[in-house]
Amino acid sequence: MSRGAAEDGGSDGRLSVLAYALLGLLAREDLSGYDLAARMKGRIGFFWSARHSQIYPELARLEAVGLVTHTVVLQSDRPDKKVYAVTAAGREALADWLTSPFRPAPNRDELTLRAYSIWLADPARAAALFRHQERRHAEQLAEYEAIETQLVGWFGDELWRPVSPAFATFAALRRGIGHERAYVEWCAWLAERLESADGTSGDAGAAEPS
Amino acid sequence: MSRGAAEDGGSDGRLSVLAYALLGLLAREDLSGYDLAARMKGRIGFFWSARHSQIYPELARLEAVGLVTHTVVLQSDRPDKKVYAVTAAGREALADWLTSPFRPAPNRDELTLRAYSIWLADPARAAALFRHQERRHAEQLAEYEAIETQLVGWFGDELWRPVSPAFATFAALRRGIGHERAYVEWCAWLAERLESADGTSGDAGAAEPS
DNA sequence: ACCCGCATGTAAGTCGTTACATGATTCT
DNA sequence: AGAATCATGTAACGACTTACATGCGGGT
Repeated sequence: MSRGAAEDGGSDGRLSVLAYALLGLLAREDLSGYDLAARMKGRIGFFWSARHSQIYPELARLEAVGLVTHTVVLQSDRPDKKVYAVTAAGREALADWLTSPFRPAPNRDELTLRAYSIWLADPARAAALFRHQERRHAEQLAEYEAIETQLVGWFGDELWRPVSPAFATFAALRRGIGHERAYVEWCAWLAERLESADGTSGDAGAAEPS
Repeated sequence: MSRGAAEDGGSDGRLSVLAYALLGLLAREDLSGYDLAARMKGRIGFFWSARHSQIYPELARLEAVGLVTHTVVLQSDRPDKKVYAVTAAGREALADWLTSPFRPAPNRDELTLRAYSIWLADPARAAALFRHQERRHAEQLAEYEAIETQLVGWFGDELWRPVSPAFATFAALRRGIGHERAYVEWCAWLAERLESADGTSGDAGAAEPS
C-alpha cells in the first residue's frame, strides 16, 4: 500500500511546488478554487501565493492525474462551486514530497538589491525608504504575533504535537515571525546609519528641490 | 541635466529588476557579461541571481536604450570579450530607481511550505530534513560573518560612510547575516520539537528501513 | 585525447502576473 | 443604479531555467 499509490496517478511528470501547496491546503479541509485563492493571499500568503488564474488550471491537472477529486456544490444564494478533496494518492504524494531531497531556490530580495546600490542615492530619501519598510514589516510582525497568541489560546498542548495540523501552522508562523523580526532590525539599523550620515555630511541633500 | 538623461534612453518601457541589478554591478566596475554572471552566483547571489542566458540579452537591451556601452577587449591567451560600462543616463536611471516607490514581490519559501504540511510526515525524517537545512544555513552564516570580518579589516571608517560602495556592500551583507541567523534558529527550533516528539510517541520511526 | 575555464550567444519550455471575459447575488 | 463578493475560467506576456550551440587555450 505504501508504494503503489504514489505511482498510480503521477504517470511521470513531476508536480510543481504550487501543486503541493494546493494539496497541503486540501489535506486540511475541502475547498473550492476560490477558497484556495483566498488562502493563498491570506494566511499562507507569506510563504506561498498564487492567483486564481494559476490555481484553476493546476487543480484540473491534479484531478487528471488522480490526486484530487471534485464535487459540484449547488448554491441558491450564490454561484455553484466545485469543492475539491485530496485522494489517498494525493495525500501520499504530498507526504513523500515533504521529506524529499530539497534544492533551495535562489533568493531574490529587491530591497537588499537596492541597498547594494544605496551609495548612489540621496541618504535622506534612502533613509525614508527604509523607515517606511521598517514600519511595514513591524506591522506584519505585530500581526503574526497576535495570531500566535490566538493559536496558543485556542489549541493548547496540541500545538506541541507534531502530528497535529495546528503544530504545522504554528511552525510556519514561527518562521514568519523570525523573518519579520530580522527584517525590521535590518531596516532600522540601515535607516539609522543613513540618517546620522545625512546630518554629518553637511550640505542640503535632504532639502526639498522646490 | 538632471531630468533630460533619464528620458533619453528609456523611450517608455520600464526596466526589469535584473536590469537594475546589472546597472548596480556596473556602477562599481566595468565588467563583461561573463563577469556579471560570475558575480550573480557569487557575492550578490544571495539576494539576486541570473544565468548568462538571461544576462546577455538584457545587456543588449540596456545598450539599445543607451544605459550602458561596451568596448571589445582583445585577448591573446583567451577569447575576446565585451566589457560593459554604465553611461550617465544609466547611473541616473539606477539612482532614480533606488528610492522609487517599492512594491514588495510575494515571498515564496518552499521549506516553510513543507513545514506547513509537516504534520503528515514521519517526525524522524522531518527532523533530519530540518537538521540538514540548519547545517546548510549555519555554514552560509559563518561564511558571511567571515566576509564581514574581512570587510571591517580592509575598509575601516569607509564602511560607515553611506556614499561609499563599501557601505552598501556591508549593508547588503548585514541583511544576509540577519536572514541566515533567523533561519538557523528556526530550523533548530523545529528540528528539536520534531526530535523530542519522535521519542515520546513511542515506535521506531527513526530506524533505517532495511 | 579529454576536460576545464573563458567567452558569447540562441531556443524551448515552465512559472507567474496582468488582463480579458462572464455572470449571479447582495449591499448601499 | 452601481459597487462588492462569490465563482470560474482563458489569453497574452514577461521572467527565469534548462538545454543547445560554438570555439579557443591551457592543464593532466
